[in-house]
Amino acid sequence: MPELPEVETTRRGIEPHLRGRRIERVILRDTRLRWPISPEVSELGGRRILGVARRAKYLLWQLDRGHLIWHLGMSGSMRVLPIGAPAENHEHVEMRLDNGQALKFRDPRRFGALLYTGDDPLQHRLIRTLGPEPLGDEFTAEYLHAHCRHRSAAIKNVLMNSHIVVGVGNIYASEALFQAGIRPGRAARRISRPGIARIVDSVRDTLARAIEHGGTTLQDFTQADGKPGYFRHELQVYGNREACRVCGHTIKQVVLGQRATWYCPECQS
DNA sequence: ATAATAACCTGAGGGC
DNA sequence: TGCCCTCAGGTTATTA
Repeated sequence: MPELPEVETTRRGIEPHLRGRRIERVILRDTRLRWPISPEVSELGGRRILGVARRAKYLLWQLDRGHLIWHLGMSGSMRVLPIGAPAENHEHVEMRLDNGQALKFRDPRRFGALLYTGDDPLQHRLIRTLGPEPLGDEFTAEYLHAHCRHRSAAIKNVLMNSHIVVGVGNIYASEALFQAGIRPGRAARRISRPGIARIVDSVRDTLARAIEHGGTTLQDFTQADGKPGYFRHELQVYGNREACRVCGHTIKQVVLGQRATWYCPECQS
């Protein structure tokens, strides 16, 4: 579910409720996530939350001592609700705060993760090797061109490779390539320099617009206040079984890297 | 090094 | 109604 816009939407939603608050108690209802939640997480009562940052699709909680590293996986979401609100199904983690509110993590498929580290979270083995942020200065046409030049892989798979650029998942890869006018199955090394530049612009623009709309809700995702993300209405090709909104041609669906992929055979080459 | 594939897990929806 | 199948926003580990 959550790609960069959904994770950033979550960050913006929870951060004002968490910053400066003390954790009173941690309730672990199910520790069986992607990796088991370590027992030390249940002993974080008393720590203060100094801030919530994002790197790629990870949320990084800075505590007064140590850091939490969260990943929402495919179906994870976070909400802030008053202490005492009944636990929903698949609500695996609850963090009770010192202001009567609680942060609740729900993740039906349990592909998410919650890790604690006493060290710099950016040096964690899962994070250290990641590529640049797509909305940052490092992600330029020059950079992407260098990583595409010798690759035979489909450009969509390159965009979804977190060691090249982070945050682009299955929805926004299809959407950005539609906006760039490039077919998702094109070999990365066959794309012209101007095409690469259009892709960089489109990735940035698509992600930025999705953040403005609070992300995309297909099924599970909710913002911290329970509302869905509204970018679903802006999607051009993802999940579109009908006509291209630009030219009217029928949208094609193919499978690339084990993932459903959509494109317009008229608008994209 | 790069590329392709299986694996992790639950729920929703379609066909019969 | 119920059973069986396929598919879903991510990522890692393993294999060619």
